[in-house]
Amino acid sequence: MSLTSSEENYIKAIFQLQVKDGMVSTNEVAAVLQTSAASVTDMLKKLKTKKLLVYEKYKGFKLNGEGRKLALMVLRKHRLWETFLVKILHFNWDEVHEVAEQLEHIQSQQLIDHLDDFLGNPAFDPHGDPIPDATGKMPFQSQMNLNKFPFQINGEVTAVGSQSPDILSLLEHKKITIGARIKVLQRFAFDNSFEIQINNKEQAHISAQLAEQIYVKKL
Amino acid sequence: MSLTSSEENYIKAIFQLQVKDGMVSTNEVAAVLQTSAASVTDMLKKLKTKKLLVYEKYKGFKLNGEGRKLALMVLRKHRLWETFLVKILHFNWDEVHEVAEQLEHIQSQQLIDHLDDFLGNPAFDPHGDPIPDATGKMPFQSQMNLNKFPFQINGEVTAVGSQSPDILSLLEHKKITIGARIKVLQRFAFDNSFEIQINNKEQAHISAQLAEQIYVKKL
DNA sequence: ATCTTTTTTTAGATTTGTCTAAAATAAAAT
DNA sequence: ATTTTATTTTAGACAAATCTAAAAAAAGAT
Ligand SMILES: [Mn+2]
Ligand SMILES: [Mn+2]
Ligand SMILES: [Mn+2]
Ligand SMILES: [Mn+2]
Repeated sequence: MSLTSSEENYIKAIFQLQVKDGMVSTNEVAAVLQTSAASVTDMLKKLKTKKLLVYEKYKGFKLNGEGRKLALMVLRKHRLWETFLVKILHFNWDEVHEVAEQLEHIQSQQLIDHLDDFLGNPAFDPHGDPIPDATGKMPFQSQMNLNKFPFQINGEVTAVGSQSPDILSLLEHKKITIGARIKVLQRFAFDNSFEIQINNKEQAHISAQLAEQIYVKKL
Repeated sequence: MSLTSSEENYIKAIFQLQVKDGMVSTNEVAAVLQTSAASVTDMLKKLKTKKLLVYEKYKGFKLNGEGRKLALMVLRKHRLWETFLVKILHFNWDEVHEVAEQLEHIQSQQLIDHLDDFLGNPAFDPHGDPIPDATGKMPFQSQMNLNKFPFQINGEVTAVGSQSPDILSLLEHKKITIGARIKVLQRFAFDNSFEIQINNKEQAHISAQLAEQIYVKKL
């Protein structure tokens, strides 16, 4: 079963939406891929024909086992390439997403196997997201959203929910990186913003919107 | 000026044909790209509109300055990726062509610059072909075809004319590699075949057809 | 010089992926 | 329960890249 670049982009988007929401809607996918709802419907028919998802019109849809397996392979490629770009070619973590979006579509099992070995079979990408292994298994990470992280407990930043340059440059400005130490000092009910301490030094004020994108684990 | 993958494949093929033959014909390009003559004509119109080549119908064609510059950049990407695959990911030299054929189309100036630096700005790819630098300049190599190489002179294999797996596996069988020492012992007028010595040890008999694909420089 | 063959171009069709506008359905509001 | 709004699907069009078959032009042969 080989997929076009376009098909790969769709199943990856659907996979990431269904992890959060269960069932996925046409408009959600259109928003993520920045395309029209009509184009999404076209692709849904095609992917249904290829037996990669469960779909009845007007009822929503989700990937089946085969679809999930293929989506995990695209995610694997994407995250391995991101790791390569940052670790080996010294890109900044906010510069890699667009290029990985292209590289993930290169068709060569040998390439991705060798790349994985060369990188030392990394478990997480530069944004802290888990990299599926060759069988599609994801390493477990006991991370939780910063919004739900308890007060006055030492945590470590493990992942960032979005890779938009806007968010990443804000995080860089606040010196919040993957691996940074973090402690929630105070929460403001008015706007659900937080005061946090970073690396036992700087303090920063985090909007609810931003906190939603930051994942943390207890130390 | 950005090109589609297809356009890049065409200008690269045309460039390599015009280096040998001067003017290029529709059928030559069709043969190299394994497509129909009609498809080549379609693309010629498109590339003419984009002002990348000189073309009048039925009269043949060749790239202009801008076309050559872009072709060199595709060649640069292709050969840098091949170098990466062999040197870093430990592919064999006869396994890289197809993957590089895909990787050469990744659009990112930063990527190719960083890759070049990471590889140490290599001058030649695993097949001995020169890699254009960032300005499009090719390193000079005083190589000549094995057919024209003088007798009893020590030479070194510098390049192979084709990357077809058929040729490369034959070369591997005869232990002819890039960098191998070579000496022409005898030539047979009947079929223009050669007896040669490799690395001052093994002898091998080389058909005219094969010799045409082997490039050598004097030591 | 005319005929034949080869090469090249045109004409028209197909596939993939996309779009806009309109129609159908579902969800929300009154 | 209607009406209104939002979502989703369909219909029809378009651009890119390809193909086959036919026509046109050039090259080669007699
Ligand atoms: Mn992509
Ligand atoms: Mn990532
Ligand atoms: Mn290519
Ligand atoms: Mn090469």
